[in-house]
Amino acid sequence: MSTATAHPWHDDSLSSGPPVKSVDRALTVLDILAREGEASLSQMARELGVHKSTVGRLVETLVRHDLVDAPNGSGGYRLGVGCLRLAGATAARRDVSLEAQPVCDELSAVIGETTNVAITREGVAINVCQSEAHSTVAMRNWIGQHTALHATANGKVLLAHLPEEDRAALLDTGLTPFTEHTLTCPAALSEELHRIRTRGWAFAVEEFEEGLNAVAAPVFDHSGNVVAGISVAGPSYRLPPDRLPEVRAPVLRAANALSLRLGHVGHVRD
Amino acid sequence: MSTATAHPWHDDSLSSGPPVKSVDRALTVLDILAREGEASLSQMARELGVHKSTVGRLVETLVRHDLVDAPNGSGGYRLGVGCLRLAGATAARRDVSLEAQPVCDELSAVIGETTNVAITREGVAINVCQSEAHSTVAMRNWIGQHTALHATANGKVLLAHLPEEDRAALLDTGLTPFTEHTLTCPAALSEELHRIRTRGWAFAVEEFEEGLNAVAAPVFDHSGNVVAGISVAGPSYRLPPDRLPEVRAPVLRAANALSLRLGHVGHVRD
DNA sequence: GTTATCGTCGCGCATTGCGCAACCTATTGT
DNA sequence: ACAATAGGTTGCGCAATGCGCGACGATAAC
Repeated sequence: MSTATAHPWHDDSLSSGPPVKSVDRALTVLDILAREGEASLSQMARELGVHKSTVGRLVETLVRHDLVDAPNGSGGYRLGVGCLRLAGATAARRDVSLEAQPVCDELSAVIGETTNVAITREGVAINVCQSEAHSTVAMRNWIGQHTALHATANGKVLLAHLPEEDRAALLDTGLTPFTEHTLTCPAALSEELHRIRTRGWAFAVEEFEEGLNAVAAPVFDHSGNVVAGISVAGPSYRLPPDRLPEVRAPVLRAANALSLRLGHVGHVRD
Repeated sequence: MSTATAHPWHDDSLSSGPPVKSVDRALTVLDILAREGEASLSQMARELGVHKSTVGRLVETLVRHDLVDAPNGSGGYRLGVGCLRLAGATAARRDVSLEAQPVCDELSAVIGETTNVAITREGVAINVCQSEAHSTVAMRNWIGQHTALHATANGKVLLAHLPEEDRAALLDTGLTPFTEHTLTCPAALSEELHRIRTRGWAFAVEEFEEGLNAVAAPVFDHSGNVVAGISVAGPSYRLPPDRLPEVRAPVLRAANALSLRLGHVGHVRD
C-alpha cells in the first residue's frame, strides 16, 4: 500500500479517525503479542500492513519501557514485565463497588431480570449494586440492604468462600428460617456450600422469599480471593427452577468479566 | 520546549535518540498513571512538557485500547482493564526458572552470599537456580539437587505453603534427621510451618548441615500460589544466627521482585 | 554453494503529529 | 449572581517526524 493508498483504517473496527496513528499501531503490537504470545518483527509487520522497519522502531520504543521483551537468543518478541507493573498499579486501585455497575447492567440486559452484586461484612451480605431489567414491574431496591448469608444465592456463594473458621462460627449461630425452603440444618448447608465451591456457582429456590429464585457466582479479585457475588433473581413464574441452569453461563460470564476488571488474570472457564 | 530549542534530549536518561517520540510519550503517560494512580490531562501535559491537546490525543488513543479509563464523572484518568488483559497474557507465559536468574544474581550481590531458588515436586525441593557471591570460597553447586523439604529454609517455605493434605502426608512419612538441629517432631515442625506462613519468611540454623545457615521467602505466581522459594545461605561464621534478621528485608524484596516478574500484582510488604 | 528469513541502517519525502488559541463546561470562591 | 480557575475539546497551519524503501549483514535451512 505504500504511501497513502486505498483504505485509511480497515483493521480497527472503530469508525472515527485514529487520534495518533503511531501510538495506535504500537498498542496494536501489544494486542498481537497478547494474542500470539510471541511474534517476529516481520510477522507483525505483515499483520499490521506496514514495513518491517516501522514495526522495528515501534517495538524498540516498547522495549525501552519494558512492555516488550526483546528476543533472548532465539524466539520472537514477547510481552514484558512492564505489563505486570502496570497491572499491579491498576489492580491496586480497583474497587468492586465502582466496577460492578456496568457488568450488572449488561447481565440484566441479557437475561431480562434484576441482577445484584453483594459483598460480605461481619457475617451478613450487603448489596452494593443492582440493575433492573427493562421489565415493567420493578423489584424492590436491594442496594445497601443487609441479608442473611445462608438464604440467598449470593449469600451462599459468599459464605462458601469465607475462611474456614468464620464459616464454622456462622453455621453455629443458628440459621434463621425465612421460608420453608431455607436451609436451617448446619450439616446440610455445609454440604451445599461444598457443592457450591466445587461447582463454581449457586442457586436458591424460594429460600429467602416465597416465589423468588436466583442464581449466583463468585467474583475474584487480583489475588484470587472471593470478594463479591453476582446474582440474577426473578419471580418463580418467570424464572422457574428448570430455567435456572440456562442462566448459569451468562452469570458465570458476568462474574468473570467483573473479576477481570478487578485484576483476576486469566482463568476463563465456560 | 516548543520548536527545536536547545538540547535534543536531556530529560530521558537513555542516551540514544527516542525511536518513536509519540509512542514514547504515550507510554510515559502510562508510567505516570501507574505512579500517580490518577491524573488529569493538564497535569500530565505539565509533567511531560507538552501541550494539553497533545496529551489529549495520546490518551484518547490509549483509551481506545482500554489501557486507560476515561474519567467516569469526576476524577482524572486511570489505568484501564486493558492493562490487566495484557498482564494476563504475559503472566501465562512466564516461568520461574527463566525469570529467577537475574533476581538471584542481584540478591547475592547485595548480601554477598550464595542464593538459591527452589521449587517443589513430589515431596522434595529442587533447586532451579543459583548465584554465587563474588566471594572466594565457592560453595557447592546445588542446581538440580533434590533436598528434603523439612530441613532447609527454602524447603520449609515450600512445605509451609503446600496444600493441607500433601503437607500432612509428608509430615507422617518420617522426618529424616540430618543434624542434631533438624526438626524431626511433626508437631514442632507443624508449628514452625505455621509461624512461617504468618511471618512470611523462614530461617534454618544448621538444620541440614552443620555450620550452614539460611533465610528464605516464598515466591508467588500470578494467581497467588506459592511456586518457589528464594533463599540466602552461608556458613555460620559469616552468617551467624543473630545476623539472620538483617538479611530478612533483602530476601523479601528479592522474593517480591521475582513474584512480580511472574505476575503477582501488588502487595509490596516491607 | 544457494535461498529464505530476520533484523538493522540511512535517506528523502510528505504524512502526521504538534503547538497554538479560542471555546465550552463545570466547579469554586466572594 | 458573577467572576475566576481548572479541565477538556476543536480546527488550523506549519514543519518536524515518522514512514516506506531498498540495501546490507547475520543466521539458518537444504
